[in-house]
Amino acid sequence: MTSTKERILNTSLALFNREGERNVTTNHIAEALGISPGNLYYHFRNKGTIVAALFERYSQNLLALLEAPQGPLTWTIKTHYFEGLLASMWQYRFFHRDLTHFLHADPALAARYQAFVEVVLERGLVIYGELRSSGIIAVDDEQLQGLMVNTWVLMSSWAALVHGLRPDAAADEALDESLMRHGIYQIICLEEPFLRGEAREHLEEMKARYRAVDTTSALLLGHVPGLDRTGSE
Amino acid sequence: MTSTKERILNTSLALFNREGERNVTTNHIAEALGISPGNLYYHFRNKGTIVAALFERYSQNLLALLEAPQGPLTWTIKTHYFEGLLASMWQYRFFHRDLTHFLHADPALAARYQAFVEVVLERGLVIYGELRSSGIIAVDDEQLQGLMVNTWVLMSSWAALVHGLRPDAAADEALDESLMRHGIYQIICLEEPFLRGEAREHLEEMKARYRAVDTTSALLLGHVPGLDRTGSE
DNA sequence: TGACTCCTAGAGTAATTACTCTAAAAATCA
DNA sequence: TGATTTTTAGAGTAATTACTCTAGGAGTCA
Repeated sequence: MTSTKERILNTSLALFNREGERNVTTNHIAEALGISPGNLYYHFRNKGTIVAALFERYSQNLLALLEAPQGPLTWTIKTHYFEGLLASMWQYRFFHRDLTHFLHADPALAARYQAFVEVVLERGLVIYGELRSSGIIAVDDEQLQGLMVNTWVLMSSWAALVHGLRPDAAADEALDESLMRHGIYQIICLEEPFLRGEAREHLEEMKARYRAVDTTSALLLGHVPGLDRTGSE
Repeated sequence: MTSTKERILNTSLALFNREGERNVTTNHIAEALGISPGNLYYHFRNKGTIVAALFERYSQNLLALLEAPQGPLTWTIKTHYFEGLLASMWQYRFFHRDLTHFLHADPALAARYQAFVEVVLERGLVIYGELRSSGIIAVDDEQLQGLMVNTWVLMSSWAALVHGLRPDAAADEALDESLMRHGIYQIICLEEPFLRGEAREHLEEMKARYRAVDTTSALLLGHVPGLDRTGSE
């Protein structure tokens, strides 16, 4: 039996992801839960604290994943690992979508977020470093940093990007899944030129695994059948 | 003498970029211009049409740049070219920042945006294709597409990303400039492994050109001096 | 001068929305 | 059981904000 506080967070998250935080009012959240606004405000001082609490869950979630001991690291394992990361980020996708507004509205949150990103990048560098030590990727330090930053850009923007191009996706779970896989595929594209040894062998297999298989997810390149541009000028 | 309509667009753009569209009210725009709200609504039916008009300017701007005939394409020229693109996008950075909300609120705009991205990607593929024909980059078709998508992700997300990590940047023109150069640098990192011939020769020179030179723009990796994390829990 | 159109002012409104307040149910504890 | 604390309801409010409406200036053309 989850507490009211938890239930508020869960519904808020669902609504935020689906509608965008801006379009979800506190009254709306309360209504969706079947509780009163007053009750909601008993548990959360204001809307911002809900967002902040969700960020806390998100960042803890992600950092925990990043801290997890890896054992010997292969590229295949690493890619599955990234899949988990992206899935976590996808769960809280509203956050990166409206990020700028949240940070603008709450300086304390901005500071937390900054620190969070720093840790993520540090930890990411360690992981890529291990891949390099294992001879799986061949990069110099500079390339490693460039790769890391680009990976983070991709991961943190992917959900928003997808949502911008396929607003309908929010409604369709299967589509979500497929679009997330495309995200992984793009990360593989990022790394591909640096891959060596074991990774090179598995490259095609992995690409095939994450490539947009069904026509529905040809989102960015390729013209999606059955989704003609609606509306016009 | 610019018309009132133009002036409204210009001030709106400036305010949107600085404060975020969500934090800029129509009254606020009118006040900044020294005109009455009524006057503003004489020229624009509602706030959304201002955003839509700005998108029109933005997309025309970018598409014009993309259509411009190139002549023989070298990697150096192409990079300067991308610098121009990114500068244009930077000018209208509020748009990609609050993109999801705009598209959610205005389906017609969403359709326009979708078509816009398609053209951008097509044209981008042509450019990369020319680079390949000239022997400047060595990629197969699949890699080309992957590269293109990643370039677009980077370009369209960079402003928002930077803004999230350095909210103060909006106030500082010199910093803006420096952060934008970092964006180009990241694109170079994206392309680096594929570069051949002329491009390889100029690689270090170009990297040095766009690398974060001053300490202030070590934004993502590297700990910014003089910008200690403010606030905490 | 007068008529007509374009532009502007600014007070005002309707609706939204984050948030408050009081009081009562429910749970906990003596 | 009664006392105390936690949780809930729900009506209500203050503030914001996108937008309207009327009336009047300013330019243009006869």
